[in-house]
Amino acid sequence: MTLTDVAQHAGVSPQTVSRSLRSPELVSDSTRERVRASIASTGYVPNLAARNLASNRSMTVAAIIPSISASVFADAVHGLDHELSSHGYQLFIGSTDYSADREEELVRALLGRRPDGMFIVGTEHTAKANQLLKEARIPVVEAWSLTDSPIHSQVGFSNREAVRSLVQYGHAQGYRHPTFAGSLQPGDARAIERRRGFEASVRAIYPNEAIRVLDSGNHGADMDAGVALLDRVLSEHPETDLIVFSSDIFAAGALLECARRRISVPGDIAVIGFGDFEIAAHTVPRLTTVAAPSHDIGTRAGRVLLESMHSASESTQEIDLGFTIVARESA
Amino acid sequence: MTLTDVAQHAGVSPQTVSRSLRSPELVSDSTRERVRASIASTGYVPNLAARNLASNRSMTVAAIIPSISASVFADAVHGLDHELSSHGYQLFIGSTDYSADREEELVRALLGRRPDGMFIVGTEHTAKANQLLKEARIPVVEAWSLTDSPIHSQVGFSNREAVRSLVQYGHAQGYRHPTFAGSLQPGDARAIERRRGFEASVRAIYPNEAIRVLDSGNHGADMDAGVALLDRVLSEHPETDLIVFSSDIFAAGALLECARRRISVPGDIAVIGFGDFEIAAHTVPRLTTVAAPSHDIGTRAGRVLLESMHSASESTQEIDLGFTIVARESA
DNA sequence: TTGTATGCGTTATCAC
DNA sequence: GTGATAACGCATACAA
Repeated sequence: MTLTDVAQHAGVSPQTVSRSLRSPELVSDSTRERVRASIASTGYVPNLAARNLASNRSMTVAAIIPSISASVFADAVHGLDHELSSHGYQLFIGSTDYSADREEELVRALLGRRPDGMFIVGTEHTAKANQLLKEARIPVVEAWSLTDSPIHSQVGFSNREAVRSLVQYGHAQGYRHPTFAGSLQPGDARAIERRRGFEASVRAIYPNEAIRVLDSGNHGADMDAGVALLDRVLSEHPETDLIVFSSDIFAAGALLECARRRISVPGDIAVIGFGDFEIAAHTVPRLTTVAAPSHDIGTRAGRVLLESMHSASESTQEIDLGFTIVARESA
Repeated sequence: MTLTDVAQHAGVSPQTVSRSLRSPELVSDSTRERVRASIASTGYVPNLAARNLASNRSMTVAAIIPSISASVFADAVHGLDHELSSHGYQLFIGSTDYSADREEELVRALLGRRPDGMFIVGTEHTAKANQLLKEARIPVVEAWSLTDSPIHSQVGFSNREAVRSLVQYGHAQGYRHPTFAGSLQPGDARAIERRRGFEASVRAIYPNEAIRVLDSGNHGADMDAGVALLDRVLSEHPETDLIVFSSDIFAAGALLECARRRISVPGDIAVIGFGDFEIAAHTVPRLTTVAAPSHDIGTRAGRVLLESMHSASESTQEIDLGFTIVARESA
């Protein structure tokens, strides 16, 4: 069923059918009604790919996230979708599984769909991906972490500041020997920002303290890696009384292991995570961590995109949404 | 940047560029290399909307789910995406927010993108949505629950068997007077299946027991309805020692109300839900329920779609993936 | 191995 | 208020 079929059925030109759909006010009541009836009886569904090609607008936005099943990103996509769909935009989605190469691949593939805007988690991309994004001449929102050299707009919070707050919180709770532990691979720019935040704040808050940072290396970001990190903290830095993990996952693994070994948390050692994932509220003791405004990031990103897509001006926005320390029992 | 631009740059015809991309083996090494270089230096990104129009294949799949941020559906989409993206398909996503009208709207809109396949959660759609889906002539996988009259293929689990297992579990825990409570409107085949499962299994397991079934009627499927159902169970069937709700939502409402009234769960009365929604792990006491194999549903649905899209035969599949009883503290 | 003609379904532009 | 015509960027079929 095409526009032409409907036109024949209604006894008008294809152009008139197109008009009744796009700008009904330019069409007389009687023909508009005839067209409406023909559309209903033929079961015509407009081909948006053709519309896209002819009008040079796709009414789509592409979203690139590390993982769909990570609830923080799902929340963001939910907010994004809510904002965009109410304005008639549809959402393309791709997940990188935290791989920069996969991200570049996705950027290329999704750009091929000619989206009117792009939402992408993170500010660290391959050189090629960066270039593609810039040359695409569409609004791009980089979300989550904030950077000094965004491609276009950005919506997020400062990982660095968040960790600084965490260290301050730990200091206020009376801990004196914090150690940072996480995966600090080049791929994960957010983890690196967190480490930087840790180093800077320890330097400021604990001027006489050594700066202890442990890298889990190139292993998976799973709870087992958290156990391994705990092990290393205990053996390499036995003076530690507070571990700041770069992710709730690591922290949860460490917490489990502490229970197994009858290490009291936070009595013997305190534990802090990052992300406020679901698991953080279910560990024993429950995990103190920092929450990103996931849903808001999506919503605000959606609004920024809508504005940019409609105004066609090149103006960009940088929005810092802050974060929340979630104080529970583990520290 | 278009195919033609690249062709001019490389000094060949547009056709040759197209061929070097689609079937490189038909092009001589030297020209292929020239084309490759031109693509790289022009930063050409193929327009997939145009390719879609010309080739009548979009290499996209549309997924319609109730909510992106519900982890069960996010897991399914993750599995689906993983399966499809490895074969070059991209994913369109839409969330209905549990509204049938919104679902119909989405079906229409996403069908406009001419996806090569469709993934949709649930088997109950508006008449119009059903018709659109059938007339789209693309493979459709209805996921989650199983129905007797699928549109095309389906991947899910048997609600009937799941409730039967729940009743068996309740019996094993020592409960002797189970009552089923839920929304049993004629439209909702899944709830009816659950009721049937309840009736059949009570008949088999409790031969001397009356079969108690309560219908919340034509109200919303929200926590308040759960409170109302609890009320009716207590007044109409005071002998009840186990309530099997047709949804975690109802069960969670009932649990909250029990806390308010100082009714001990499971001491005074036990409660079982259905679905293993996120809330089930957050109630006090935590809710015993049944979990769908979310991620597997997505993965298998992806495979079914791939087969159907490639074979072009009209063959359909019906896959029962089973379920898992999640035993927590409420029963 | 490469090039030419034609069409995919729609919108934009300009006529009437 | 309505219609004819030419794009949009690519693939298909066929020809060379």
